[in-house]
Amino acid sequence: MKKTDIGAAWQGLANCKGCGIRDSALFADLTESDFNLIHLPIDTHMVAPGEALYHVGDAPEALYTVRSGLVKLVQYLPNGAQRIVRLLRAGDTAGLEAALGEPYRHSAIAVHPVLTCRIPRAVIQRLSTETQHLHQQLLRRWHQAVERADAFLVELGTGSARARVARLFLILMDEQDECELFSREDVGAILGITTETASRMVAELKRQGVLTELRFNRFRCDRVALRALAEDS
Amino acid sequence: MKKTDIGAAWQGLANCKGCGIRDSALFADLTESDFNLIHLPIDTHMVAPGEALYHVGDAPEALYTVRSGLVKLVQYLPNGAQRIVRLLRAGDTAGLEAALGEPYRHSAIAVHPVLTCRIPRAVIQRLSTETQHLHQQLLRRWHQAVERADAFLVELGTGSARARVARLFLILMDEQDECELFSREDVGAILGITTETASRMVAELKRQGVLTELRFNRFRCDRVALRALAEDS
DNA sequence: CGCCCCATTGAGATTATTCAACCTAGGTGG
DNA sequence: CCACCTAGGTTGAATAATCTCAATGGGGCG
Repeated sequence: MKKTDIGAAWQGLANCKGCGIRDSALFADLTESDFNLIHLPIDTHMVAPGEALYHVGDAPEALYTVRSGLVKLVQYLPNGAQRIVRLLRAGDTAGLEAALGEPYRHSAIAVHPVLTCRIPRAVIQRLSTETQHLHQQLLRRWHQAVERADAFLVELGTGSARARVARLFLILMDEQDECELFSREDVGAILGITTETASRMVAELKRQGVLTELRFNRFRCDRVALRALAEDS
Repeated sequence: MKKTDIGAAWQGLANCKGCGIRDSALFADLTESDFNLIHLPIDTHMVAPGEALYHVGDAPEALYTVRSGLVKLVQYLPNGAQRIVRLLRAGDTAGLEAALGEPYRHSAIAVHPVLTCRIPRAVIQRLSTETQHLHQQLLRRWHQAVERADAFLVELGTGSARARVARLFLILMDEQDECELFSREDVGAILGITTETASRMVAELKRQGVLTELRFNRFRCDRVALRALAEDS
């Protein structure tokens, strides 16, 4: 009951104007008057690890701003295996395609406990036609999504398994010296390697002292060593 | 002198309104009056295989509509190797980031002889603020770019080398029974495998009769057999 | 306290890479 | 016109990396 009691708990209406991450979020550029155009509730949800914000093929009725935590975007292969296509963190937007009325292309699943704002499609469409600000933000978000997709392909889909794991840690660290990992299965699904290989590589880095496990799946990382490993072929 | 004589040859101003691929191109939705907003020349270029539309880091002064041929978007790895991140064909747009004033993230290089329209950034920015039509198209193009990127990652970056090659051919065929291939080096750079492995796989498919080489790098393909091979793990 | 999930590890099979050699077609220069 | 030369493609053999299948162990949860 430790995890499920925070599952998809409703947290009440969001206060966008006073939002702590607003400067990095979709609504970053909105003006005072733009906010008056919002006539539908935007509410905040907690999502527990393993639960979904939405699934492939769901009716695209909303998009989501990630306020905290980590979300994976997953696509499924014909044989049923899954491949993780992107990771989203605080300030990122999930389900952008809903703004275009397109079906969701992925399932968006919480990896760590996640706090999100659910923004109904109608709000986006209204704002998108009424204010240039949001339109520009949407373009920028799409641009960002493509950059991330390309980075996943190039950095995490190329080179030896060891190099890929090293690059994944460098991405997860993001300015910090520590980072929170997740299941080896997910590591494999991101890097395009098997769960066992992912496990072996992480374990090896721990033995070499490049990673120090502070507590379960929480690591202190040696950035210099990781960068050296990331160069392998 | 056979190839270079068509290299980047200037072909004169384009007639967008009467363009043969307009219904699938960036200017698809523009109205008669929208066209009057274009005050800068849009011209057509031939680009020979191996030549670039633009390079990473070039000043983002234009974006390009591909009218015919095949273009690869390339990113370079720290070790100098290249990875092909997407393929663009007739109707696709290269260098969308220029519309946002962002630097080019890739080099766009012709694989087969390419005919393009060069659209100056200023034209896009003008149209983009003046007409909703173009704005919507831009959003849709970004959306499409993300879909393609994800498809590359999932379909071409997963499974055995044989399955990846089979999936690449299925993408290249695109409704037809024949397709035009390119160098084994490029095949490798798309699939994240070595040139030799790419060559072996293509040669093997030829021996098995799944592919029939009609002329150099032009193949008749057995779609059913390819689909079966594409399923391997 | 016992079960279950997941990380880890081992050993062997499989696959892909590496390094080299060879071959062919097309272009070059004599 | 022919010999040469180069760039790709193809292939072989040895090596290295990854996958597969299987077993073990620990930690959290019921």
